Amino acid sequence: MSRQPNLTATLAKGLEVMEALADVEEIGLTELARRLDLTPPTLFRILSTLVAEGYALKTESRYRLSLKPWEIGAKAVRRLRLKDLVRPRAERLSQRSAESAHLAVLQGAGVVIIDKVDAAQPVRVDTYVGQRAPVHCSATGKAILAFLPPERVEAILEAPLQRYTERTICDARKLRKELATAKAEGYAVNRGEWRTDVCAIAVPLQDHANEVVASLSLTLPTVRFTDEAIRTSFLPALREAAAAISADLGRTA
Amino acid sequence: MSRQPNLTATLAKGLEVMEALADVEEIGLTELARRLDLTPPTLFRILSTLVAEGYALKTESRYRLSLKPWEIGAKAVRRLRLKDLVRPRAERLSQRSAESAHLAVLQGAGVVIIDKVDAAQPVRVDTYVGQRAPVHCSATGKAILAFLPPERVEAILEAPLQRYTERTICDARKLRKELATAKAEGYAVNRGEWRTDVCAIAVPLQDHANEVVASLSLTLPTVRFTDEAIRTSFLPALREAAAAISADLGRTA
DNA sequence: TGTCGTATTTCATTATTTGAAATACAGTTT
DNA sequence: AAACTGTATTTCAAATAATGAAATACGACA
Repeated sequence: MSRQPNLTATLAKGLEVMEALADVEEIGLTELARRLDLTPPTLFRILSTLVAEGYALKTESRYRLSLKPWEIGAKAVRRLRLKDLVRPRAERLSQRSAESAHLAVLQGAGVVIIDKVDAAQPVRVDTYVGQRAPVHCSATGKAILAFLPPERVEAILEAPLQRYTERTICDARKLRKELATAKAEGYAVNRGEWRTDVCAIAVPLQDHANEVVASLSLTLPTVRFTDEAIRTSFLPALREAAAAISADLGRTA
Repeated sequence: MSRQPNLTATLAKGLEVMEALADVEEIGLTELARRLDLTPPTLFRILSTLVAEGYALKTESRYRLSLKPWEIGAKAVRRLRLKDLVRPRAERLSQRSAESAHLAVLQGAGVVIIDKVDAAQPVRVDTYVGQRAPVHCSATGKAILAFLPPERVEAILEAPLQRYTERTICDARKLRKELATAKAEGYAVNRGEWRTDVCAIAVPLQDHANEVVASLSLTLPTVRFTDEAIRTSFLPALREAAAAISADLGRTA
């Protein structure tokens, strides 16, 4: 049987297994084999290899993911050098606005949170560092898209825009329009487009060459996302933080 | 040629390539092939697969690691649920002591930093979240070992203890003795045993079942690691933080 | 002790990986 | 502009490593 040319099927399978492990606390061989549609011996060899290489842990015939993928990835994150630069500003931002601040970067067809500062409030949105969000219905994603060169935006908008809520913008034309507005205003918002009840507002972070490298956002429950708060609190705080960070990036990079 | 039984060599190779990518900013096919002793076509197929699966990025015939391993690993880290619990205490700890606080867990034959709070001082030790440290010459590692069941300690001490500085304890007998002291005192120290000029002091974090799950440390330049500071500042602050966290863990888990 | 469900091993078959060589491509040099 | 150099990529027959059915080991429970 001929696969797509020049790819190693075995590696792809192993990576899939690793990803599947990430989604469960712990899992047995047979169940995982069923899920991934692999025969037990095949999966057994793959898991054994993952264990031997330190990617998985085995406890009494059950398997779980180790922290090794995270360790490896941390080297890539560290190389971004963004976190250290942003963290103090993000803390101040979160304090000023009383909401959760997120730092996110574009990654493939989505955005990934690489750092966050939780709001000092009991009612807040559940997110985690490392979390992926769709680019077309998150404030962070839209803030980045708005400042990306058109050809890269179009490459991303080629894929169908998945609907998550009734507010998700799934029409590429509409989205392009909104991105233009975001660019003009300097910020993007998300009003329950990904998860109902969750809103966010984000500004882009630009480096020395004026390239968007990330975005900074405040993410909060819809009930607190009032125009008043946006105008008097969120937006000024975000703009100040972004200006300071972008200036730092200009000096650093 | 017969390999060790029941492992998939191709997957192992692919994982090695991924790890190698983590150690460089960006690399070309030929150079990486030389480093890993793979032929260009083989590496080409592996890299193509990694790119296809989103683990690597390709820019003009050069390859780099993506954030995907980190994303996947973040799910495992999140599942530990430690970070959220520890972060506020670690912040206070860092403030009180004016030094950098680290949260680390045992991971294979080493410890990995899963969260940190930088000291509000200009002179501080360069570390990063995701960083691995040897278990036998880090305060975090020793604090964990000291409270682990003997059979697990012995399994770890089987491997030869690598020397990093002239202060590294490479003798298993000596180390066991020090671990006993650490257990009795409730804390472990590292005096330039891994990196000259870097000292640390750590306490274990125990869960409801009194199992060590992680350790909390202060890491600082040797010049500031005085007995006076340890006694009046570091140790009381660490103990208070650890007690609070362990209590939380007891309630949570 | 026996039965069941799962994990692991075996081994002949088969498909996939492999690398030498051919080719394509990009950047320099003549 | 043509030849040269050092990469990246493709091709394809040979070689090897992955495959899965079936046999076996293991562990839990009756």
